[in-house]
Amino acid sequence: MSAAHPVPSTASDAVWKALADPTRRQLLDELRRGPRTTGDLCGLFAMTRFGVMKHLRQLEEAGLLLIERRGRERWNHLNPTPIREIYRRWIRPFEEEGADQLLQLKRVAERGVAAKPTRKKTR
Amino acid sequence: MSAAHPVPSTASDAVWKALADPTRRQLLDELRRGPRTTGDLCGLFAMTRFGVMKHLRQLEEAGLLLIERRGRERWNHLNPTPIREIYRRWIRPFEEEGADQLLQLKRVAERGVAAKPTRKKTR
DNA sequence: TCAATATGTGACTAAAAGGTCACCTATGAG
DNA sequence: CTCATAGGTGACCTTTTAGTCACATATTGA
Repeated sequence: MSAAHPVPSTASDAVWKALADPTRRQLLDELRRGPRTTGDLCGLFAMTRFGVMKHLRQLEEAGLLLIERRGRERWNHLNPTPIREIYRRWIRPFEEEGADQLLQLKRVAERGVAAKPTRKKTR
Repeated sequence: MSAAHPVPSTASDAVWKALADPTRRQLLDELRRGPRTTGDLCGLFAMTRFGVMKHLRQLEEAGLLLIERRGRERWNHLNPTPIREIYRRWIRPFEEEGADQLLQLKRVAERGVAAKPTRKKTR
């Protein structure tokens, strides 16, 4: 696909995908409290070890994990940088521009009518 | 599943899922500049009208869209509130606690060794 | 050495998601 | 009314993703 209007597919796509799953968000929440071994993390979920490991791999590929090997153990460390990146480049802009938009929305919700924008070519 | 450790499945799950797709993020980016009709939005992508409409529906179900009907047109308005909610309840905490964690990570990356945490039961 | 522990890989199944198509409804202009 | 236009729905196909299982490797302690 992606002929005339290719989908960007930036490097942060993997981060968004990683954050989309509740299990992975829970993993990040746990790692926010400190580093954990893979085995520790497996004990937190109702799925098998392999399922958790698959999630960990996706987090790692998204750059959200730094991994430290100690003998036969693997300590997983959270890397918050990609999340900050997403915030700076995507979420914060929504915070900034929201003020007057919210007023418009209030009108839409209350009266079913907003400011009337001029129409473009509809194709 | 979800036997011993049920996955939360909060109301914001739909928002995360909605944000996971690059096409939907692009739609939100466009709507951030102002309200658009469904037809307008369809012209921005290389997919058919139906594909775009499916994405719009998912955005709506996640609460990210407010819809205003004007005759036979539908004006889609961005509702930034759910994104702010996600920021406040999930992303901002990562910003706050990150400082010392980042120091630890530097050690991990540079020397391959971090502070040695005490081990728990591995199961 | 030997066995228990901790982790890793590849193939496989089932469900969900992205996308298209055929078809339908409603509105506005003449 | 009539017809072109904007929007909407459901079935359908294809790809991706979540999760499991069988099997394999590496490390530690006795």
